[in-house]
Amino acid sequence: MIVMPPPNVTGELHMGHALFTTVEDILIRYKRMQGHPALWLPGADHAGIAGQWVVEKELAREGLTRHDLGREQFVARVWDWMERYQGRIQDQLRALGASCDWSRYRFTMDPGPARAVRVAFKQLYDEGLIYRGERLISWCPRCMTALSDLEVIHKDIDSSLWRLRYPLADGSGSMEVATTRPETMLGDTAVAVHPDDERYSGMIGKEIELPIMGRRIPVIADDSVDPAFGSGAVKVTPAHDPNDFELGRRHGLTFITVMNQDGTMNGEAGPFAGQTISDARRNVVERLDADGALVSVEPYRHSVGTCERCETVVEPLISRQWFVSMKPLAEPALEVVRDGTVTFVPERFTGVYLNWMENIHDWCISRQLWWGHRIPVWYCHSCEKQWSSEEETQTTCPECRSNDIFQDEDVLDTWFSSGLWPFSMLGWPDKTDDLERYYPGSVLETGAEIIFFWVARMIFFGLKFMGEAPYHTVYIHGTVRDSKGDRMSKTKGNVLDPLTITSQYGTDALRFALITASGPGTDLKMSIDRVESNRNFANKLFNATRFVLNAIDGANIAVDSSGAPLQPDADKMALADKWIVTRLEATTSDVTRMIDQYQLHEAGRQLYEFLWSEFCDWYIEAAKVRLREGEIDPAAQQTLAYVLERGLRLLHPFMPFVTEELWQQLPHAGDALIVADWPGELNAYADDAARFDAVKEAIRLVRNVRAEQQVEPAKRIPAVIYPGGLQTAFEDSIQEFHWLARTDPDAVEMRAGAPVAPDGSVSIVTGGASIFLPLAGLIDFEAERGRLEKEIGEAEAEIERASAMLSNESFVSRAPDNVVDVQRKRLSAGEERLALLESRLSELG
RNA sequence: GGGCGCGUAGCUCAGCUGGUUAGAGCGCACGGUUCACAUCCGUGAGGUCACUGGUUCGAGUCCAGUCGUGCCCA
Repeated sequence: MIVMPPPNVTGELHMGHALFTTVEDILIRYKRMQGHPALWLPGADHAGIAGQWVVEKELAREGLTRHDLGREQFVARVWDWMERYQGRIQDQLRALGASCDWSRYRFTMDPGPARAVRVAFKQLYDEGLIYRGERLISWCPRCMTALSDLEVIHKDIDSSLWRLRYPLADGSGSMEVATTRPETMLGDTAVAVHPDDERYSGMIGKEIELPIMGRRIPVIADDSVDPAFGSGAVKVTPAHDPNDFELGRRHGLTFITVMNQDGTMNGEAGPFAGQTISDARRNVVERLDADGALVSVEPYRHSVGTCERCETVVEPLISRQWFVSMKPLAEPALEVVRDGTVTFVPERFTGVYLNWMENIHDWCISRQLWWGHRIPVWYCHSCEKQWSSEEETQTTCPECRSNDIFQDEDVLDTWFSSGLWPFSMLGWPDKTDDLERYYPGSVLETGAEIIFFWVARMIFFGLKFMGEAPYHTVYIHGTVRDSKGDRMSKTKGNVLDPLTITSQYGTDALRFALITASGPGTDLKMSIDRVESNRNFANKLFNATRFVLNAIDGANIAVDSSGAPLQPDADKMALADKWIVTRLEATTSDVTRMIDQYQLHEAGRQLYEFLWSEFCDWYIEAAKVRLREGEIDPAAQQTLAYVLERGLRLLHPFMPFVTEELWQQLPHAGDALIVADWPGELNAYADDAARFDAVKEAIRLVRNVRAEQQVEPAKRIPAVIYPGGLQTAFEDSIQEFHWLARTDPDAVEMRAGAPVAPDGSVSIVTGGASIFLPLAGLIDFEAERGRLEKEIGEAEAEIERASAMLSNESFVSRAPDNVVDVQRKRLSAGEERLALLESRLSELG
């Protein structure tokens, strides 16, 4: 069972979606073909902040804000929008070939998942794992909501470092502090130095008279201060900086908030009240300068937190929010990964997960939004009771029966519901059959950036509410980039739209391009060229199938009891048949192993090689000699049908559309390829395959000579063959040899004994065989001599390498026998080859 | 500052458990109306596997360091 990471309904599908769809679809189709109960659950996510924002933007064009509509109307409006877009996302996923179970499609805001959120919340609330508290949180002044740590994106910006002079209240001197946020000095309640910093040892405990505000604040000592930064003394603004917040708590400092939630200064900012942060910054600096408190300003680059959604600079603000207490949840979530119950592919992401989970902070889950799951907590005006309920609405206070109650205004972080997704989708909290049957699932496939947002939360919620992690494997895919390696983005205009590409090149071409582009966890550069070459592969399959259908037309193809083509009997098979069947066997086991190891890219590449370079380029061409009118060999027809049918089955998870269509036209078992059996073991003929490989090599060398000597491609040429140890190989596939090397059957002689070159012939030496092509009048003796000398050089180098290894005592004694054996064979083959080549050279005179 | 990748042919990338002469696609050169396919076929050129050292009988592959580059976290 695979749960699809639900696409955000506000978005359009992009290449990232195309990639995850392809990966998940390959895995699910593969398992389905193997006969497992394979369930792939699709859904869509309501995307709290983003969802609210798109509708607010739409309203803005009408000159309205959400407040003009009111909460109820606004939410209704968002629902309209969501319903319009959900259908579109589904259509797009279908176009990418996603074979998920659409009947189980869910939206995170549907009643079922929404109830799951309330049940989970109430349980955590009742156990004290959810609490409400005043903390310093990240606040987006534009979205007007709290954000979790994860929703804050740190960016380096060029700014300034202001050095300020704070006078000691007793007039005994001053201290210099450096800051990147001078406007926050209005809220300073201390100056801190390192306790061991001798420069300031006499000042600890004294007071500073804060410029502008005139407030007296203490000089304190704390280990967290870095004596090497600036002057070694720092201003402390506990209400506006995370470090200062902790410092303030440790030292019992006053917390003075000087900003409003909308990013303006408040009454605590004295003369600057009402100004925006940037205005206040400028004015504060001006005033400090006028007062002689500004020491210097220097350019400074530093990291600033911004809102993930709207890129506004976020403000650390003290605010009353809901939090999930993480330590108790994180512990088991660490354990299942440490003990291997849950593994990451590639493995290195394990460390990323563990590192984050080990350093986790409590999770701020309340958002000051209208779109999302409303926090299921109610308050009573009469008795001040506060409680959580699984019900959607409450009318009376359970304590005093008063009706004067109200629900918390805030909604939950979207990722709270996402964390419940692997089981809320299956009907939790009800004990449904689906839940019983499919939980826990198998694989979660997603991008690295989602490890924290989603994976971590699904794991700890899964353990908390189901007692088991939601899957055993987390597969991480890379980022799809453009051909230059840049991230695709609308603003850059380098986006390749998957749907445009599929309509131009076909879905299968896009899928194959994506999956073979790189391995798990590795970013990939996508270009139209890549898609195009994979489109050509699909086209090749069409043509190969057309050929095979034509070749087996009218033939009686033998099938097994289920209807799938059989391998011909071994005694009827030609050498070439045994070769391709052996290659099919190797490909089948390699591809199966590769998919089991999540090496989908390598599995795809091997199928491409097998089907194109081996089946099409060699087997089909070789088979043609046995398909001629009047001399048709049924074993060739049988092998063609058999290998292609199985090859299409292996390729099906990768290229579902093309393979299904072609497979339907071949003899096959079952109604549809999508539910056909995954190919298992078959007979292989390793020795025969090796003999055919030797003939292939001879053919290649003849073609090579023909090309070099510029023999007309269609011209049949004579040859004299001394097959040596390859006698049966040549005898068994002489027809194929003639056909593929374009030799003239009536002018080819097979001779035994020591090779003697006919006059005026070009010599080919391969695998102990010698082949002479008498090209009288055509050959250039000087060139031929040069060619032979070059080959002799190669043979000598080969012998040199092999004998060097074999004369190494420790190689022979320590390397495995089969490896040593390979070298022995190499040596003797090289010596044989050298002898043959040298006698050819001496014959040339 | 901490962590994790990547660096292999002109370009984009494979290379699984260390084992013959390191592969593919695109591009390039030459040739091609062989009755599946020019979205194709045949042949070929092109590599100091970033660098240095180590482990090993043997290193693109394992280890350490250096350089370059990218990402994540703080």
